[in-house]
Amino acid sequence: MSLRHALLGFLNYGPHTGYELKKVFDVSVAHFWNAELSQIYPTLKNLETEGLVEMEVEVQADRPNRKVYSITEDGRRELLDWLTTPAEPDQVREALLIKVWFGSSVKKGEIIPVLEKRASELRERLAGYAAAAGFVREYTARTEMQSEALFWQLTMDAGIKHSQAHLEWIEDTIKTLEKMGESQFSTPPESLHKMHTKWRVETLEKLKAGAELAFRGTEPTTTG
Amino acid sequence: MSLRHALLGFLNYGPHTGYELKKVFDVSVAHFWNAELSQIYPTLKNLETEGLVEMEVEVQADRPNRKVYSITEDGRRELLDWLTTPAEPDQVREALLIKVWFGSSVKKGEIIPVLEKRASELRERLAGYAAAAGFVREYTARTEMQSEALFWQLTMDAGIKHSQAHLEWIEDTIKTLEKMGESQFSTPPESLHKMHTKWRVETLEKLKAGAELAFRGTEPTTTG
DNA sequence: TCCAACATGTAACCGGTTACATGATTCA
DNA sequence: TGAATCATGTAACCGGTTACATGTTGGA
Repeated sequence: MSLRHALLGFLNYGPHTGYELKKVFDVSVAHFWNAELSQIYPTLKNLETEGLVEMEVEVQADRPNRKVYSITEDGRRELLDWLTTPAEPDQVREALLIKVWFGSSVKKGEIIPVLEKRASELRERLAGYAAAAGFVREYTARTEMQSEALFWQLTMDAGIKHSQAHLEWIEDTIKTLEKMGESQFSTPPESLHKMHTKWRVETLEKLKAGAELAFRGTEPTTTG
Repeated sequence: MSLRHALLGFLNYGPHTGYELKKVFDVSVAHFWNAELSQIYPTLKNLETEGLVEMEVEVQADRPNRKVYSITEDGRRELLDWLTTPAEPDQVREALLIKVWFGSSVKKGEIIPVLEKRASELRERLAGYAAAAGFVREYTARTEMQSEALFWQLTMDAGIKHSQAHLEWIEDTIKTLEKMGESQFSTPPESLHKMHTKWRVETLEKLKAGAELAFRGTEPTTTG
């Protein structure tokens, strides 16, 4: 649960209400960590009962009162502690790869549009990053906020690099699939069954060692 | 929920028990889609009540009976339908990026070990991929299973490319941080507060348009 | 007139993980 | 002797999303 710590992080900049924090999330870290109001409100309440933040009510007429949260010394300690502790690798869950994995179960032409759809989404996203990056660069050049903006830039770079790599993979994959003959595809179920049985018994067994190194190797190294 | 469809995908190769399916997951798609037995069993039961799979009990002495599941025609239709429908972009959640985002809240030296830890994990992972890829190539060359293995190879390529991009970003980031002067760091809370207030009001407002394009642009295009 | 913004929340659900329960067999 | 494999499950929890509830103000 990093939402707690993300909230502490923003409150370390200064006091905010839950509503404000949602907006801050949306224009800053939303590309790698979304947060809903319905989750922010109870989380702030929890942080308060734990003594990591303090709340002050600002009475308002004709509107619900604002509940302004500030970080406490305990909260600041907790935040700095968390920030300097290595993060557990957040595990991947990519439905697209499942579709590719079972690509041999459908006709050749049918998996490519799925990839092309994702490719066009990624191109849009990269264009958006480019626009946002322009703003950041422009602003940083004219203010004394280089440090803050640098870290912002760094997380955007991560998003860009990730999107680019993903896009390249999709483009390569489409090319590979297009080069392939139609022959191996739409194998009738019975033969697929036989193939798989053999595949399972022979290949999977042999691959276990390599796979374990690749897929499990980093898991035990995780840290809170 | 792609677990349903992943299970259908493997059952389309041939009948399996839940226990077997877990093992198949572990040596094949675990690098991008983990599955626990405690989730597989009830999911299979659900698929059965929906008529997408059928179950046959194999009585065993001294062991719990094996429940062997097979895909039905309805299940096969559902699978092929899902496979050829574009995937919703599974949204990113990277705790490491939160730590980097708030990197200006800690002393310069303190965020680098966090990055280095992740870097070494990624190098391990890449070594594992290399080993597994070797096995796949070797085996594919000697069997008639090129098609199946190709799709396997493709998902591994995705993992490799992703890991490489992530690693490169980390290495670049470490270099950038090391090049920076100590000056901007450990800004005392009060000044940070002022900085952030200004930053929030001016920068965040201006960035909104760009950010929205980048971070929200692809969301409405999602499809189940 | 209608929608967005302000401002707070609760409740139901959902996919997934961790822990718990049972118990024989085989191999080191 | 003790761990791993075979084989099935349940229950509690957890982080997060979606839907629901309320009500004003100000601008297009």
